[in-house]
Amino acid sequence: MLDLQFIRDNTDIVRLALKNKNREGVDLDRILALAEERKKAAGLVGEINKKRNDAQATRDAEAGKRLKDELKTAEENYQAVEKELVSLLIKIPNIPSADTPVGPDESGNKVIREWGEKPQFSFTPKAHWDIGKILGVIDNEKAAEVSGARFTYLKGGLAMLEFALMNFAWSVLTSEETLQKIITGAGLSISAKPFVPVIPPIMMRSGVMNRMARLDPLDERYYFEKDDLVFIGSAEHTLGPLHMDETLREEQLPLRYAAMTPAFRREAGAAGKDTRGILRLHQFNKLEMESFTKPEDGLAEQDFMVAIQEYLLQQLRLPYRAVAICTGDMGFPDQRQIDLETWMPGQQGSNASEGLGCYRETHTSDYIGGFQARRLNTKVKRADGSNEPVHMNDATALSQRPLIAILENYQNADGTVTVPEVL
RNA sequence: GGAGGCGUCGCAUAGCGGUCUAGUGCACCGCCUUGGAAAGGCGGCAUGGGGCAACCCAUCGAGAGUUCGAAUCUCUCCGCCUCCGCCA
Repeated sequence: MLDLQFIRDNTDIVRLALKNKNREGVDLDRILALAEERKKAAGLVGEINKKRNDAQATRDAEAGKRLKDELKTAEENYQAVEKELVSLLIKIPNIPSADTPVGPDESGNKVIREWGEKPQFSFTPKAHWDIGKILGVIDNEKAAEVSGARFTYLKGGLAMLEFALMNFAWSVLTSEETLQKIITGAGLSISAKPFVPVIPPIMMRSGVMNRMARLDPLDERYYFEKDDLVFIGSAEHTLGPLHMDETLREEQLPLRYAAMTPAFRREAGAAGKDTRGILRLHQFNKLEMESFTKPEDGLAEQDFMVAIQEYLLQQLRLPYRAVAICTGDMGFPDQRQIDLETWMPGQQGSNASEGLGCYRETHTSDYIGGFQARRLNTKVKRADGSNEPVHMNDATALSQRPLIAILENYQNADGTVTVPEVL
C-alpha cells in the first residue's frame, strides 16, 4: 500500500504508474474524494467525542445518551468511508523505479547483461525431460497418477543434486567472507551481514498474506477455507511478516533471512504452457532471500541480491542474462524487478526459427520499498525519533529450475550428466 | 481434544466502574555533578489522526455489548502459559 499523503502530493506520478502497470481501472479521483471525506468524518467523530467527554465529566446523563447515539451514526459513517477507501487503496500498485523500462508486457523487458559461453555440443542436445527419463530421475507419469499434472518425483542422483545445490547456496549466504567478496566485486558499499537460516511455516493466514500484497489473485493460491490457511507460493510470504507489527531500531538493520521451502502454485491461467519436464510445477523447492533495510539502502540491497544470484550461477558455470522487467510485466508490489534467465540448450524457445536453446527465468529479485511494510506495520525508528516503513527486498537464491539448466548444459552424448565442479 | 490462568506505553509490573490527561521500576537520551566514571539529582522518553499553534481526538490483544461513564463488568474471536489426553 502506498502512503496516502504521497498519493495526495504526487497524483501525477501515481496516475502514470497506474497506466504503466496496466491498472487504469483504479479510480484515483474516487480515492482522493474518499480521503477528504474520511478527514471530515474523523473530525466529526472527534468533535462528538469531545462533547461526550465533557458530558461525562459533569455526569450529564441526558446529554451522554444523546451524544452516544450521535457518535454511533458518525462512527458508522466513518467506518463505511474508511472501508471503501482502504479497499481502493490496496488496488494501487507500487510505483516503478526511475530505471524501470516502460512497456506493456514481456516484450518491454530489457536485457541489461549477459554472462557465460553457451556450450557447444557435438550432438543434438536433449531437453531435460528426455535426460530425466534416460537417467530415471524424473517421473512425471507416476506423479500424475498419484497427485495430478504438474507434479513430479525427482529421484536418485537428481534428488542428491538438488541437495548439493541448496547446500552450495547456504554456504554462500551464511559466509560473511564470501558475501564481502561479492559486495566488493559488485562495487557496492553495504553491510556483509550474513543471512539467518530459517525454517518457516509454509501455510499462513489469508489475512497476513493479504498484508504482504500477495494474496491476489487468490486463484493462484491453494486455499484451505475451513482453516483460513493458504499454502505459500514462496518462502518470501512467511519471511516477510517476520517483523509484522514491530518497530525495529536503525542499528538492527539490515536484517537478512533465507529459507528453503516448497512453493505451491496453482498455475491458474497457464493451462497448456510448459507442460513437459519440471519447469512449471504446482510444487517445487526454492531457497529464498528476504531482507529489511533502511529506506536509503533498499536499492543497493537489491543490487546485492542480484550480485549473489549471479555469483551462484557463475560458480555453477551456467550462462545467463540479467533482465530489467518492464512496468507492464513486473509484480504488483514491486518498485524494481530484475530477473535472471539461464541458458537452457536442450529446449525450443518460443521462436522456433532461432533454433534449439533458449533463456528461461530462473531467478527473480523484487525491490518492494516500503510498500509491504506499510501494511505489515514493520517500521524503523530513525535517529531523529521518527518512524517510517522499512524497505524490503526478496529474491531467489536457487530453485529447482537451475537443476534443469545443469541437466541440459552439462549433458553428455550418452545421456549422462557431469556434475558441476563447485558441487 | 478437556480443564484452568493470562494478554497494560521497549522490558517488568501496578491498576479491578469516574480521582487514568494509565502509576512505578529497569533500559535508553539530555543536562547538572566529576580529571573521567559510577552513584545521585533534574528533565525527556508509545502510536495514529486533526490543527499554524496552544491543544484536541483515538488506542490498555481485536471486535461487539452493559453504563451518563469501561484498562476495570459481559460475550465472541485471536494469541500466550500451565496441567491432562493423544501424538511425529
